[in-house]
Amino acid sequence: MADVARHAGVSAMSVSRALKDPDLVSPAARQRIAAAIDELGYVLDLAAGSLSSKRTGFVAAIIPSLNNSNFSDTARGITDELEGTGLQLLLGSNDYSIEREEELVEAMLRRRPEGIIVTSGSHTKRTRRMLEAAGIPVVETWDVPDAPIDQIVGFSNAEAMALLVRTLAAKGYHKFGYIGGTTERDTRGSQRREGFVSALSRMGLPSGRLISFGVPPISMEQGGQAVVEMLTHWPDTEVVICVSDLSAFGAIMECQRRGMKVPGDIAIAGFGNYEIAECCHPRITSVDVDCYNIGRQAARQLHISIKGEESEEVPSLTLTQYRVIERESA
Amino acid sequence: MADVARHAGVSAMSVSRALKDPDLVSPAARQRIAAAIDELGYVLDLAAGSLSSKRTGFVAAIIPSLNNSNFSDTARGITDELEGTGLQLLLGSNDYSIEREEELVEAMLRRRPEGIIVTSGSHTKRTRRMLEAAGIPVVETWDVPDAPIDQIVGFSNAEAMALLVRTLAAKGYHKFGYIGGTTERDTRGSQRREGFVSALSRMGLPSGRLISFGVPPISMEQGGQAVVEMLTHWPDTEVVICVSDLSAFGAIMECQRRGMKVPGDIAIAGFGNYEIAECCHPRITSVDVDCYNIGRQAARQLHISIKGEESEEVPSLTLTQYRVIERESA
DNA sequence: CTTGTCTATGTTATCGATACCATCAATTCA
DNA sequence: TGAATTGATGGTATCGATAACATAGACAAG
Repeated sequence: MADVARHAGVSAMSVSRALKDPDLVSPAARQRIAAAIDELGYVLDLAAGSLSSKRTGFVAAIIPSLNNSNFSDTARGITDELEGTGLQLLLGSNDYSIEREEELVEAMLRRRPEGIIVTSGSHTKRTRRMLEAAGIPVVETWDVPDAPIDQIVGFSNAEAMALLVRTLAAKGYHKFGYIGGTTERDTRGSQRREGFVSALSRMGLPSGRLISFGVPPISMEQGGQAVVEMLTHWPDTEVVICVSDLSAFGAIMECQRRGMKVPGDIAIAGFGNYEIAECCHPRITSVDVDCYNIGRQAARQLHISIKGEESEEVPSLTLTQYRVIERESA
Repeated sequence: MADVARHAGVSAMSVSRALKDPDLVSPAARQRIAAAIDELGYVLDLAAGSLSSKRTGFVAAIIPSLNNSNFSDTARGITDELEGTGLQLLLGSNDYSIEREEELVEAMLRRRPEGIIVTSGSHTKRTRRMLEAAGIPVVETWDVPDAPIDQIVGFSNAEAMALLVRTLAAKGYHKFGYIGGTTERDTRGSQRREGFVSALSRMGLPSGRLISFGVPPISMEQGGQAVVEMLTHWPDTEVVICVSDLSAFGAIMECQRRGMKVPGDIAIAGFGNYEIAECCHPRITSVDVDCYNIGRQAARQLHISIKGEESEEVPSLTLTQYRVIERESA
């Protein structure tokens, strides 16, 4: 920056101003500075800038998996909302592992984000402590934890699943099956399973047939294998609910491969309203959970908290919408 | 850090050493320092560290889209390869826009990455200039550009597509259709289309029927719409190749919805060997392109270049493998 | 003509860690 | 036994920007 300043015949301070608040610099100087920057190929060094200004200009977010359109939609929501705020997104994925999450949180906090968005669910003790001690706003998303760290933007996965069960029961289904495990790896999946079980019992329906298969998140392929297991154990199952549309899709395809009609011989529903649910044949009955807006809202709250204006208060709990989308598969 | 040092009764320098090279500090001091860090909840500030050490400890990567398992597999490959090297990944996605790419590159370079991985294809002039001037290793992936910036890890999308055409021609197909546009947004898609056209002409087959539909990348849904258009214009088409498995899947489902048999009435093939290709019914004939290893190899080369040891030379062009996977759909 | 205000600009101290060099004690070797 | 080596530790300058304050000139108001 000193070089640029010399070239333009001004002080370094003016260069700094020209870059971050051009109005403070006279047009003539501004132009000379721009020319010098261009000639020297100068690129501002944010590390130095943030050391002195105490503002790093980015927020961190951690999602379970990149390769899952639900979560990448949330990431897109965050990015879009941050556009124009002067904040950038540092994105990490933890492959559904809370140990990996701990490493990521530490690595990110070392770079001093101004806020952080994590996917709700269980965290290691150390992760919690680090987040609480960081002194920055924290938003947990995608679920409603019992003991929140700071802010929450999410919905009850259990209730959303219960709504799906009620909707299907109203269509006359009686014998329910469920595909998807219980595990710390995928707390949202576990909550859905709990919601499934308790909804059936509340409604006085025969208790569900539960299949866990493979390590969550369950893939398409595993959805197919699981439905085979389901049909072997309980051939009279009328409707199978899967923890996500991806496994539901795998299950449907496997049934078709075996010559079974969906929903004629067996009905299958999913969760998440992925693109595939709308597009496959038969189209999959699912629960839409507004992933994109979870991201937008989380980022909006974070941004407000960071600006720290008294006038704007941020709710500690924001519930997002979900709804059942009935299609042909169930 | 000064606080920690005081607590532990050592100098700041020893704390710094205890964190980055513990062997240089006596076990007793190390333990006192660890205790002090824990008690104070101290987290190292990398911004300050990298200002003084000139090492930021991260590399940047830009992919076209998060929500595409091909590219997120590449990102996973990068992350895995970087594990244990002391380098972190800063990931960005540009939604297939080269303007957005320019912004991202600038924002990332301001944070001084030690290397950068971009998805090959067209870049804005300014992006090129910035990358060339950055003085760090640059790896372009996923394609083989005519005028590389620095290193390349990729394959010829045109040749890969030509291989698919030849494979299908060998199975007796004659009248080929292609779904997927030409555009700067998705240069890899454009290359595939060129490969398709030139392969047909080289083999003396009737020239292909080309459909562009929507803005690339083409979604599942748009694949379905495009195949309808194809069948309206050229009802005698025998086999349709889609720019990716996602549009191929949409096309297959749409055909089934209309009561057509795939591959009985029409054959359909895709590209990319996404999970869905293996899992849907019928399974989709596709081209596997080893996305994960593109990421690993790119990160490996970057890491070697960054270490800068004389003994290890990095190839400026690394071609990755691809192969046609024949399944039921074509 | 003086005082006050505003704009454009420069000077200095500082952010928090680390590179580099210096020091000192303990150990090894000739 | 003295010199050389090794290991642990500390002091100081420094990385590159920016906050905070200072200054100088232009202009308006009284």
